[in-house]
Amino acid sequence: MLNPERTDPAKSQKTRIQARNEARILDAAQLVFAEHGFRGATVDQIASRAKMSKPNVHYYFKRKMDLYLAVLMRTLDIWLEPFKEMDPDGDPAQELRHYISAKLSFSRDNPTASRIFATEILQGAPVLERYLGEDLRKLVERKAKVIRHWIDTGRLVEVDPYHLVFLIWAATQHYADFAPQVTAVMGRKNLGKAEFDRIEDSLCQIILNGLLPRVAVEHGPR
Amino acid sequence: MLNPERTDPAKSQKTRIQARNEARILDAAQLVFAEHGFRGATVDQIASRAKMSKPNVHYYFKRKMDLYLAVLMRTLDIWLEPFKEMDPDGDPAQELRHYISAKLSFSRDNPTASRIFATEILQGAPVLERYLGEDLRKLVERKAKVIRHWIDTGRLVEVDPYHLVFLIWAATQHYADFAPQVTAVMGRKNLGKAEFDRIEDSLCQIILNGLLPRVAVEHGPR
DNA sequence: AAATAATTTGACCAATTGGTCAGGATCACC
DNA sequence: GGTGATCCTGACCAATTGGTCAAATTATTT
Repeated sequence: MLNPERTDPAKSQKTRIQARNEARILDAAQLVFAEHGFRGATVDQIASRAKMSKPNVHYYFKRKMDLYLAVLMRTLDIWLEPFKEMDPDGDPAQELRHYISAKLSFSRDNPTASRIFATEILQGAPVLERYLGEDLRKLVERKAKVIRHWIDTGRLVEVDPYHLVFLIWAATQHYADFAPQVTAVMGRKNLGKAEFDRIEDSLCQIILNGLLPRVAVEHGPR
Repeated sequence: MLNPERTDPAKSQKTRIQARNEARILDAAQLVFAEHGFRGATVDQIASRAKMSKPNVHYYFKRKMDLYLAVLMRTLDIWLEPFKEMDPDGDPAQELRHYISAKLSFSRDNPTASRIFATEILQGAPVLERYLGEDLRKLVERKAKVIRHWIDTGRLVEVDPYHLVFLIWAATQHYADFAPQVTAVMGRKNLGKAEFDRIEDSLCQIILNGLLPRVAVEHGPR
């Protein structure tokens, strides 16, 4: 799918310096792309951030797009991780709680990855377009089937599985993507562990409470 | 707060041509800024989109930043509209349903405004920083008090009012901001009226069900 | 219709941007 | 220490970008 071009493709084994410098460049690129998107970011800015010269960055990554693709690829890996973990044989409430928790951890620990993803989508997903319509679509379809099954067996109330998935994505990613707004509105410098716990409680409270059948409460203890 | 500079400030009354052309420029600018953010957008692109020359755009707006500020200002007006409508004396379920509905209409009818806002926040909110921490913060504080009151009088379950507000923002804005992802995953070209109704049903179902006390169901008919 | 005001734009400018290249510096290996 | 490979970068290039300006054109007023 995404094949970023490097300027030294012949070598399969990276040298010590290559490994070190590529990581440095990608870390820097992630921050710059997260803030300005592809068009708004400059290779010079990325180089500065990585404490290198621009030609040095080009020594490792031929074009700006190769940088972007490399960053996007590793972003996608992280973004997908929590989604793959949803177990169809598990208890719905527990699986969903676990998923929400994992997504919030992602937002807390990888805010710039979340923002890269958001920025790519806001740009109309030029690079990820095909991936979204094929790979991710299949993945969501599978999960939607699991949720549909939970609904049909009375373990969750009737709701559109797709919109449940989008709700969880939106709610959890918000704390990374819109962090400047959230912190400003709450009068905070940043959101710490305690606040993320409170967020998790709130989201699970509302979402799970909204999904679990009310009949169950009537017939049994909670 | 935001004072975009125009090149003809002396005139208080706009000519026919000014009114027409400024609107055209701002419509075009909104689209371009929404996609590429401030840094990534070019005045030339905006001019092309408005079917004008670049110097012509500069005749009306002195600098690129003035364009951005003007677009941001009108974006903020639209963004805020639904929030102001939340009536503290109304029924919680109805008020929240109404707010969710209004926010979804915003996402459906003003996707680029939503994206401009998102892009500004993703960039770290350089322009809106002060507004967020002061005006919006006060506004949210007031609404949080209303929600807190609803909770304390037993009309809503215990939940953090701020995170409820963020949940609604996130869930509803998602359909504008992440539209390429949503449509791709659902295998659609776009989301029509019917789908937005389904979204509204799903979100209200989950969120309101999650908020309304379960005791109330036990004691009375629904 | 003529005069005045408003609008439009081709040509231009300095600065910035993605990218190239050759030569020097550093590293790894013998 | 010598040699070859790898890494780094100042200088350079063409294209792009935000912005300016004066002349031509169009619109409005007298």
